Amino acid sequence: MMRNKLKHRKGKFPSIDDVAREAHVSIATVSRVINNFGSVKDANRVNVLEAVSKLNYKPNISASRLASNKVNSIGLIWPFYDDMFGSYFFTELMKGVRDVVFPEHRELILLYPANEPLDEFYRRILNKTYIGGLMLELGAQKVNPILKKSDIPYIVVNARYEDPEINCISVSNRRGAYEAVEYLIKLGHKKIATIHGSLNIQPGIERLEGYKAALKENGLPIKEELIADGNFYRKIAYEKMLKLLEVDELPTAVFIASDEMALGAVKAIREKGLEIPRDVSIIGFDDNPICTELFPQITTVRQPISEMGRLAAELMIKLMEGKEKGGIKKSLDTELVIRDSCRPIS
Amino acid sequence: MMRNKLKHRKGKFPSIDDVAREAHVSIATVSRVINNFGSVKDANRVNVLEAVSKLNYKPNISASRLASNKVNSIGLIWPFYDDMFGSYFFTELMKGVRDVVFPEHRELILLYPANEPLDEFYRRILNKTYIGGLMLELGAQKVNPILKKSDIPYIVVNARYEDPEINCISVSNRRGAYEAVEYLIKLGHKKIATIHGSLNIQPGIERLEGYKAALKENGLPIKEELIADGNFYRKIAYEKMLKLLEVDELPTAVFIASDEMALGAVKAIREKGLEIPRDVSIIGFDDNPICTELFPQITTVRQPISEMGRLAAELMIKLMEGKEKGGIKKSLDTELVIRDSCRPIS
DNA sequence: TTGAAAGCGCTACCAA
DNA sequence: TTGGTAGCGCTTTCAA
Repeated sequence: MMRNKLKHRKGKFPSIDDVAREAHVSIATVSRVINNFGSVKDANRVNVLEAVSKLNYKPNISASRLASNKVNSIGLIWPFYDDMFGSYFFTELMKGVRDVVFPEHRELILLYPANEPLDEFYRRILNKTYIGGLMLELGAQKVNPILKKSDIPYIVVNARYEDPEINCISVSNRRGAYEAVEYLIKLGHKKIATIHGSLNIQPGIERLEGYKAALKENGLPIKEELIADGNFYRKIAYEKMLKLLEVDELPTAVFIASDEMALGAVKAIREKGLEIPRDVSIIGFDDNPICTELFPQITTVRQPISEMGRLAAELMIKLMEGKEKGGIKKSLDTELVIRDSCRPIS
Repeated sequence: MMRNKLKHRKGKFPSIDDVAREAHVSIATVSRVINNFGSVKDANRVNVLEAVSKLNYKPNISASRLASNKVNSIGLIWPFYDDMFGSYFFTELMKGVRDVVFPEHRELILLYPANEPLDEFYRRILNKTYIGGLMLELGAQKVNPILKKSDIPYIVVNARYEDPEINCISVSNRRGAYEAVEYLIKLGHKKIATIHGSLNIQPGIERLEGYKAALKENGLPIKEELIADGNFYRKIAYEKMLKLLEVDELPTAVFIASDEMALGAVKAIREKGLEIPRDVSIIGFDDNPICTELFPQITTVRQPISEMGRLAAELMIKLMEGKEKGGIKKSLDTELVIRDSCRPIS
């Protein structure tokens, strides 16, 4: 621990004693009024409130926390994505979180490992006694065992874990993918390829499952040569799309597991001199704003990102308050957004 | 204030007394060791450290803050941009902040007005006694007078204010624009249009100034019909670009005050059946990753975003520590990134 | 170099 | 419905 701290503007703020004196009551009564807890005669309440406003009194949260051993801050482990899409995803997610956390005057404390082993990081933050719960977006990471063992409630966003202990909230990736592919099938497509996402994480796995299930249940064969191994990022999708366009019989449609990959695919398709949707229909996933900026606008599967953030925050608070027990597994519905990148095949 | 708090895992953590007992010293000595302040015999220091690790002791920050009246948390007012570019900008900015704040084990506390007047918001957060300083990204907002009057140090990022009291850090928008336009001039362009950003904020104003200065100092006329009024967003740039392409004598080059607007402009140019850079050279600003994804790749002016975040955080900490006085005005250099969207004119 | 002890501002118990 | 008061866990004098 270091010394680089600032002396606080000492004596500047009135304390609970000042308010009590001003209102001619005890500090206990002031505390009751401030916390809106316990019974106080109306006249006294008014006096206290007046004194509070006259003195511009604000409670000292450190003192309150120390005395009460209560917490209401939410820790947030921020993933710091490198790409625009990830940044956008996280900002959208945070909007949902914001809308439930800030009106309650709860605090969001940003947490991030600082050149330290993850175990140490978790040990450190879990010991911050004023953090009542943790929200995490882990990407492909597992839930750290130290966190799992702790008695702090936490919820993992945008992931699905089988482990019944882990609270998590995600979107219906499997169904979203299923519906997208089914849409292509209904348009008459028979040779439908896919570029799937990273299979290290649930969304990647589930979107591929959805693709396969849609084909299967509609009596279409699952062909390995039509399944390209992606990782959610543009570059690889570009390369894989080029390969998909080298097979003997071209696919007439491609389900691409992220809009970012769709961008790469579009590039590849154009370089091959083909046109969307005339030669190839494509369909993405995420509904990133970029979809509407391309020619043609990309049909995609919308995820309710900020809704997921909102729900996660609500559940987090309920967990902290003990109004909700663990083992939460939520899945939010996706929605197919039809634009101009798919065409019917006769 | 509400009651929705959680009883803390009471008694779970060892306190400074436990450590003192274990190490056979007083709590004062433990405190000295923990804070690495004051003199302690080596033998005792070792004992204390061993006790700390044996008991897995972590100091209670609330108690520490209450006793010391010291703070080391940094409040952060997050703009929550709506678009991908803004999200990306902010994430990049935060990477710089992260790299200096977290290794010091300082905390970043997210702040945001909750359906409340801004004055009330600032009054509320400025009274949080554990927040030692504030970093803000204000967009087009002014610095709130309540914040200005407070004695909490703060720094505004990505903006430049004349007011000598306001600490701020920004990039050399004027010079960046100047260099971009000068580059076009050197390529032989004479009819250079611009789509400028919002003139409500400094970057908008300065990039326009840079454009004009470059023309002027190179003996080129400043023509109003070549100056289009933008707002940094795509849509308006699309519309303005269409108009710019309707004048009698087409501009051969356009300096566009943001890459996001460049996207809109590209769309407009293509719709008119023109090609970049054959018919029109364009140059953007920001160096958003999308620049390299377009055909052709867009020449642009790179801003050192995360560098700005890093510097802002460093200055913030120095301000909090009293190692730096107020009145900070920093400007970071931009850099012209030449790609494929400009061509020489003979 | 050390320890004792007086707070920091608040909560929550208990008695009135 | 109230007030008195004992802590909460730590820092920081002050004296030894």
